[in-house]
Amino acid sequence: MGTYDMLNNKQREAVFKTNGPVLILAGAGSGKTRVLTYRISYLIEQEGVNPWNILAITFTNKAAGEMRERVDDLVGHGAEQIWVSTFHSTCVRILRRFIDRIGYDTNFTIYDTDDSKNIIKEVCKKLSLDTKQYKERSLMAAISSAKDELISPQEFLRNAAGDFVQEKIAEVYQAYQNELKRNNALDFDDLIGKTVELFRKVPEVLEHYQERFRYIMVDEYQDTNTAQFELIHLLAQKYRNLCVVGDDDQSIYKFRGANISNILDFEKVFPEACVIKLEQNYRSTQNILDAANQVIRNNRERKEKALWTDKGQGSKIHFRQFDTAREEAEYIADEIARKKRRQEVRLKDCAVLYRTNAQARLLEEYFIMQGIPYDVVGGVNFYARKEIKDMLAYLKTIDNGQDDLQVRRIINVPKRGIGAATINKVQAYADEQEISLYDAMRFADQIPGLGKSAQKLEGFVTLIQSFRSKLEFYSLEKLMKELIEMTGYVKAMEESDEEDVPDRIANIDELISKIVAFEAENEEATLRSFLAEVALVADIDNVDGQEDKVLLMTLHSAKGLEFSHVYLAGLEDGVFPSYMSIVDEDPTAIEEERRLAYVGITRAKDELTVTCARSRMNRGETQYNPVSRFVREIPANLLDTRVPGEKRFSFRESDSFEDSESDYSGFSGFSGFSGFGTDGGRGKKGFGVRPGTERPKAVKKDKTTAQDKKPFLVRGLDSLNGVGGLQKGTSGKGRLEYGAGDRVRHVKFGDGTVLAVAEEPRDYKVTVAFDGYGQKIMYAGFAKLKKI
DNA sequence: CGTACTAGTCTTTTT
DNA sequence: GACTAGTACG
Repeated sequence: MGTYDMLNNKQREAVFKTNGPVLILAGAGSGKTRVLTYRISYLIEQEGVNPWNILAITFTNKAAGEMRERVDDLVGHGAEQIWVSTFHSTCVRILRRFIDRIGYDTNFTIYDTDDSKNIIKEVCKKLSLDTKQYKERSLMAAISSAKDELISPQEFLRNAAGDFVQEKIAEVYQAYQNELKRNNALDFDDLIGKTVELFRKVPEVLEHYQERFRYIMVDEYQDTNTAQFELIHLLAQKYRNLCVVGDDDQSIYKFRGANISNILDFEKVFPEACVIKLEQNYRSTQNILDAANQVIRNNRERKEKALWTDKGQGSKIHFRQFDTAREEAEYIADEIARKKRRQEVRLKDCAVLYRTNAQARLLEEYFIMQGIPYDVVGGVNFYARKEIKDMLAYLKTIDNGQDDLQVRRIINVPKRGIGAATINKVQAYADEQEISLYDAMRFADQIPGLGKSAQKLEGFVTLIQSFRSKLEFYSLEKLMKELIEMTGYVKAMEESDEEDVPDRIANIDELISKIVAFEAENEEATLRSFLAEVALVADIDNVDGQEDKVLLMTLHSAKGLEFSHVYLAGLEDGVFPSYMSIVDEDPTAIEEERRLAYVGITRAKDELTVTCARSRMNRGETQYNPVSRFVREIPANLLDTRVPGEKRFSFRESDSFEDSESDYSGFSGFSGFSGFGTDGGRGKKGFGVRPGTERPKAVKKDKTTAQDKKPFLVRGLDSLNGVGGLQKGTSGKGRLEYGAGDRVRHVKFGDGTVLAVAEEPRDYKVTVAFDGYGQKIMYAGFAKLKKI
């Protein structure tokens, strides 16, 4: 069959090796998705494998969707029978069917991080733990990593071996687990853990799935944790047709329990494994690959490999350093706008990647100023937003009244005059009767001491009950719309004087459209299936890449994606690599960051621009950071530090890359900065000063050559007046004091005439012809235009 | 019971 | 700087 001619030798080997365990070490851009899809099609078409017997596990829903699409194109029929999904959705499907075998109800709800945190809080209160000493955050982290390692509360307690703090954590863990069970809920980690438990405790269920999944494929294998590994291991045990694809250099989820030894030691667990390396890269230019290779070779914990391409050298990697993060953002926005004007790029070919979500803010400001359409991936997950969680809490309560947490969330939202005192009385009654909070409310008239509140509770119960009865003959869309109507949720929001009401209403509208889309895509769209799907949606899943917009996202979100033009922002020691990783005594912390750098660099197909700032505002304080060690690891001959003919040139002589070495030695000379120099801070602990904090004078130099600029501290203040307050700016869509034809003043662009004002859901879009700067489209909330 | 203000924490990344 | 939890007050 000619189809397979499109593959290179190694890829073909990986496709044709269908029996027994296979480890495919697939470098970035080496066509691993292609290999997986062809492998599936080969199994079906050439080896006559029943599509029903194939399981493909991916990392995100987006990846799963793409894989299914590509398999659909390759395989004539039966493709819909293949089970392609994420670890979490796979487990949900299994548990919905069989979890009753281990004592849970099959209509369990799924808790997100926010829900879990609330439970932890409750538990701490019950155990009267001091949350100053035992931070909810670290308790959650401890419990989560225990679950990642399949450690039960009992085992945790045993391991504590008398350590008081550990024993306390074990106690919290146990209580947390009890509470989840009482609410008939599972958290993210439980989805995996309970499936493993089910397989271990109920052999016939395991057997059933072993028989079904005779061919198993796992994508992004380097990111699996111990529990996920065990799950796969159990499933594959019988037929041993397990094919895992991954790249140890792209393992970036250690904080989430990913165990890199799963990939490094695959051959120990499966001695008969066949190992195939894919090293030809089809994505990037040689310069980009060389840079990536040179950076990653500084890691010790890895399998040796070297990517190559026949794509040609390409341009050098552009490196720019700025005085402030603000100038960095401005540069990136200007640069993309410039390329767009010259028609050198489509916006959707550009992405800006950064280490932390907070960095998106400044970039957004300047993209808006330039009128460049963009999307920010991530930040607060859509389904984690307050108003969305409220709506979902209603839906969950209608679906399943067992979940006290959801009931508590909405009982007084919008305000019904039901306060803490009332809830406590109901809770006491519920505890006494051993029923759920909601069920207790149904018998409000029997609860002593409620007084007038009993009526209010009745109203709430009637509301929920009426929706329950409508459930079977209402569409989800109708249910949702009527819910908003009957609860008066949006109405109450509109009447409140909160600031971001238009945004939040837009989010609720968005939720309705998601429900509509869900019903369109699924024939049997039930409330329960909707809630289950929604719990496992990642931000990246909603990126379709069709719209012509620049994408802004964290390096983590960018894994698996590629763009012609990539901007890596904030390449500073203390930002990237993160401060945390630098001070960590474990040297592999930096290695994880380096892998992240590797992921970032290898996202670029043609042009890569790396930027950093000398000073940056971080949680209210200005930091002064040196250039990232990762930039220094890129050989100088691959970098260009200035572009001929570039209009704005903001580099001081001393900042050209060759000279910057002296900057580093200067840095490591300061007592406060030891550990940030070339020695990488090996094992040094306890220097209390964060990178650059409180030491502006030491870093700032007098040689300012760019005469169009004020010293950056002053400039920072100026800019605050101009475009500060991003959040508030977008949210409060008040009345405008100007309209078309009016003269206005802008902090940066000076005076101009308003040409048009267009109303948008969040804000007003204003077109202004500036006297000096030409025509600009901007959002009123940000632009802060003054009528003159 | 609801509100308005204050103090403390936080960020590194997310299914 | 921004968000949140906790508190004091009406």
